[in-house]
Amino acid sequence: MSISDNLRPISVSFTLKDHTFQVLREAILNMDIYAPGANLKLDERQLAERMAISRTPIREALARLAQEGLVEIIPRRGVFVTRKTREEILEMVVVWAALESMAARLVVRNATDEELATLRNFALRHSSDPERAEFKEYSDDNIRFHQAILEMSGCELLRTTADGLFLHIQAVRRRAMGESDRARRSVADHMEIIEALESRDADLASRSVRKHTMRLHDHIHKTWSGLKHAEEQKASALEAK
Amino acid sequence: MSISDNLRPISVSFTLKDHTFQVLREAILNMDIYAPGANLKLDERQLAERMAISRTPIREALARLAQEGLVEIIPRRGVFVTRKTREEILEMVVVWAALESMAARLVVRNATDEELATLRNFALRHSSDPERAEFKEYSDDNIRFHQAILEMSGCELLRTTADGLFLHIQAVRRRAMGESDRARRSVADHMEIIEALESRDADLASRSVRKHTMRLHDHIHKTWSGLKHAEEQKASALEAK
DNA sequence: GGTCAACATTTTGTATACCATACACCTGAT
DNA sequence: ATCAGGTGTATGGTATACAAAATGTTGACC
Repeated sequence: MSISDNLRPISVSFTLKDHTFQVLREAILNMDIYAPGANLKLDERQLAERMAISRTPIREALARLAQEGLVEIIPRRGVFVTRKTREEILEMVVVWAALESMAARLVVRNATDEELATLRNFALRHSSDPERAEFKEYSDDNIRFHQAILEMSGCELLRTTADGLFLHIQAVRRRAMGESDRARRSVADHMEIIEALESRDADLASRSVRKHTMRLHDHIHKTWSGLKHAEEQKASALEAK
Repeated sequence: MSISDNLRPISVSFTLKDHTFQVLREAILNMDIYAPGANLKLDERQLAERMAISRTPIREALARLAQEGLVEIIPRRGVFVTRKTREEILEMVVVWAALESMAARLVVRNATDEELATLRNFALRHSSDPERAEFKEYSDDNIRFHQAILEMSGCELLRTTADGLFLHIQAVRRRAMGESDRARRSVADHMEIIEALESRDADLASRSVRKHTMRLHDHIHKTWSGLKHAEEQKASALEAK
């Protein structure tokens, strides 16, 4: 056995560009972009230095992130993680509702009883005690619940399309969870969705999902008047440099 | 009045990268990517030469196009315009149905009677003589009809999300239009959709739109068994080099 | 003391040079 | 003649050099 047997190529097709894209995406996902003093400016040279590569793959990765809507490239100014305005968040919730309610239809048609059972377990885990204030844990499961529906639809494109909204929806759901009576309401909604799915009634399932998500929409619409609008954001983003 | 008053500067933020992105996007949109012998390979150097710029902005534009799904970058091989497989097309139709049926709900809520009237005019233009074989013209109006619904929803994100699918859906709709009894069926569907919108019944409108689009889905599912699958596509794309 | 302008610095946009790889073609051996 | 191996070439990936623009700073003048 020669030593070269262990020199298996890292991976047939590995490019710094793709790697950088994933790393940056992950990094942005893990930072709380809605925290007040968050550093939204991404410095190319700094990133390049820290990852010990040149600016070129960084820039190509940033171009992709920009297309995905995660960052905004302002010519001659730099790239900034985009904070969504209240209106944009509302639109994202609408699109999410569209995607997930369609997913629910497909789940009714395609999912096995076993899959539905795992979904039920998700929800049951918290239904016994919806009052408990383990918001962090619950909201994680809550998000996973919705992702599971997208996945069980079997339509890959529904899932990937929703993925683009995911980062922001996740932040929004976490934030909304603690407000008013939403946690309890959410648990009830989830049970209703599961029952609709189990009854194999596409219209009912679709409607349950849509109503659930649109409740989030209405909640945001009513209570989050404080979110910054586009102009203010731009201003504060620049000053934060 | 000095001469400098007319020297308003071209545009404050103009980058070759963005310009290239738009030009390439437009170019890909205008070529019939499903034509049998289409040239799917994009040569960076050739593009750079022809546009008289360097490869850097080309590559950043290509990275964005790849993220949008219009092209596929195979490391060390090149970039190719992506032809969708039958399964991917079916998924796109599903997502389209999800988006447009949600848009219909919003149209019911938000659109003015005048807007609905213009939509009706679109459809009436062809309802008198659905047999006529002016497929090209009709299918253009057909596509515009659906775009109009997305636009009238007032939800920008619904529209832009659908835009990503648009190129392929458009090609598919054109192709399907001539098959079986779809043209007549389409005209009838459109009238039904308009009436549902005018009745301001969100559920009805949503269902009409969804059923209309899903009919396209079923049609493709049943009749387009001939479309290439992923492996064949890759093979033919490479040989076309 | 404040304001504006010129200069320095920082940072992005673009071009180009270089490197690595995939593939084709050529050569030689069986 | 055919196939294996090697070598050359074309092409994409990465690094770096350079240009242009925006911002920060300093200093002079009001």
